[in-house]
Amino acid sequence: MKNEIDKKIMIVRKLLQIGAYLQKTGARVTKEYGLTQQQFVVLNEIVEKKTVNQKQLVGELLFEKSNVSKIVKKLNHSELIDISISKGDARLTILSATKKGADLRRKCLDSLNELSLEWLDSLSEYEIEKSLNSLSVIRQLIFKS
Amino acid sequence: MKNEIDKKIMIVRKLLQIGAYLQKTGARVTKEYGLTQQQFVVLNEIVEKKTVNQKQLVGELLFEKSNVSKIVKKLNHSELIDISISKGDARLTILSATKKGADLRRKCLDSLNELSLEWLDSLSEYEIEKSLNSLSVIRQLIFKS
DNA sequence: TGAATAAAGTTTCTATGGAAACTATAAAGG
DNA sequence: CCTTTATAGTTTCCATAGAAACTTTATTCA
Repeated sequence: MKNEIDKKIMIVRKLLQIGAYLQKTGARVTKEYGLTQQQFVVLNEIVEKKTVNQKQLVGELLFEKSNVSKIVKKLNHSELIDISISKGDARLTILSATKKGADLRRKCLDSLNELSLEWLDSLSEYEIEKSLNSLSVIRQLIFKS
Repeated sequence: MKNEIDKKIMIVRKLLQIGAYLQKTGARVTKEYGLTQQQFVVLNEIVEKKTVNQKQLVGELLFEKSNVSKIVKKLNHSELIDISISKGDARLTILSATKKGADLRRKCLDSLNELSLEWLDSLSEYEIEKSLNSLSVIRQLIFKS
């Protein structure tokens, strides 16, 4: 019987493995919409937040600021988001989604969600609650480090 | 109260988010040993399997064969693994770890495991069992798709 | 008031990973 | 036995992401 240390290591291994698989599969879906996973996540955040700046995106998504900058540039070039300069602080860029961006994000999100439902199709309600609870606990521990 | 569909979507989202975070943080650790995450995973698999071919690695790790090929080339160049041609089938390359490779893998694995234990330091035994069980169930559903 | 420091974001450099095309070898079939 | 098809792995192309250096703007401090 494995001890506690081995079990914790096993948990992290499974999270990495499942995460990597979902990442890669999700990437194939977002690619159909001309976006990488990270680009989609950024667009999604901008849509959800209505207006946001890059520092906030870096903080919340834990992406590299150089990459966020490049993603913002590309999304703007594709006319999915608008960039304006903050009146109070010229260093800040204020980001918001265009209608085109919101529409694309909606479609992409629907496809991703469809995939999610396929994956967990036969998960019981009991297992759902259990899983959500476990993941919340784990997430809290990991992100506070 | 969220319905079942929203909850399933939430589970996948959390898995992606946690996985991405662990991936990135793990990458910083493996980088200290001159390896990317995927390179480490391949080396680890070769050490654990003693001898293996690339097709098997591709099948088990779900990595792109072009990338596995490149990783194998690099690990060989760094003298971490040996490559030989199968006597029965010249198409097959038989991979095995060198002592240097096994040692590096051991050290890197120890660092990664240390990090894993830090993350889940205060996870109770009950939560450990629950998490392991949930992740096993989810993994089985996702990988069978 | 001006110099020093900090902050927000951009650019450059480099290695990596996925997709597609390619090569050499093995298996199948007529 | 030879041609066709399949298989295992390699190479090329290209876009991306992280790290470090850089630029512009704001804040702090003497």
